[in-house]
Amino acid sequence: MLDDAGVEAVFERFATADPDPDWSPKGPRDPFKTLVGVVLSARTQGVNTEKAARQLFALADTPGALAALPLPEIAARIVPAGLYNQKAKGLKAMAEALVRDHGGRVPGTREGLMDLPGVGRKSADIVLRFALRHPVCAVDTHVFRVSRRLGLAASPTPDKVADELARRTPERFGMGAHLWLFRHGRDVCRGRRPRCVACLLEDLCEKNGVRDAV
DNA sequence: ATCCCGAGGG
DNA sequence: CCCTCTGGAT
Repeated sequence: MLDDAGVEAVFERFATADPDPDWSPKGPRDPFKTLVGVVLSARTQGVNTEKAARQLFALADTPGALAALPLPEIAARIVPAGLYNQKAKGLKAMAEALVRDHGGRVPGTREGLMDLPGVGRKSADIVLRFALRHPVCAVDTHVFRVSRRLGLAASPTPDKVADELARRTPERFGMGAHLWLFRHGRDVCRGRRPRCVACLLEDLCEKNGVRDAV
C-alpha cells in the first residue's frame, strides 16, 4: 500500500502524461443506452458488447420499445455478447420496470437505478458518471484492479475502494484522476495480460514484476 | 482451459 | 466471504 506521497506521485505522473483529460467514453451518452451497455457487458469483451448493443438499438432504443419486444427478438440481437438468454430476460425485465415504475425514463439517482433488476452499484455509478456526467467515482472492475495493483487502495471491495480513493486522491486532480485510472486499467493495466512494458508507472508500481497478481 | 466493462443469492 | 449464470474470443 502506497503512502500519501506515493499516491501523489502516481497521479502526478498521470497528470504529466495527460494534463487535460478530456476523454469522453466512446459509448452512448443516452442513459438508457449506457444502462443496456453495462448489462450486456457482464462477462463479455467490449468489442462483442458494442456489436450486440448496435444490433439491439437498431430495433429498440427506448425503454418502451425494448419492453414491448418479444424475448426471442431481444436474444437474437445480443448473441455476440454471450449469455444471451439470461441477458435477454434481464434486459426485458429492466425495461418493464422502467416503464412500470419510472414512467419509461431512466432514473437519475443511484437509488433509483439500483432499484432496477440487473442493476447494481457498479452499473448505477457508470450511468451516473458517463451518461449523466455526475462527479461520481465509479469503481468498475478496471478502476478496482488498477487501484489495488498500484497500491492506491487496498480495500477488498469496490465499494470500499471508492471511499478510499475519494479520501486519498488529492483534490486538485479531481475527476481527471478517475478517468486516468479507468483508461489505464482498460488499455494498459489489463486483467489478463497487463502491458507492463508500456506502463508509465512501472517504477512506482508495487506489483511491478508480479504482473498477474490481484 | 480460462478470461471478459457484473448481479444476485446463499 | 463464497458460488452460479454458462456465450464467445483467445
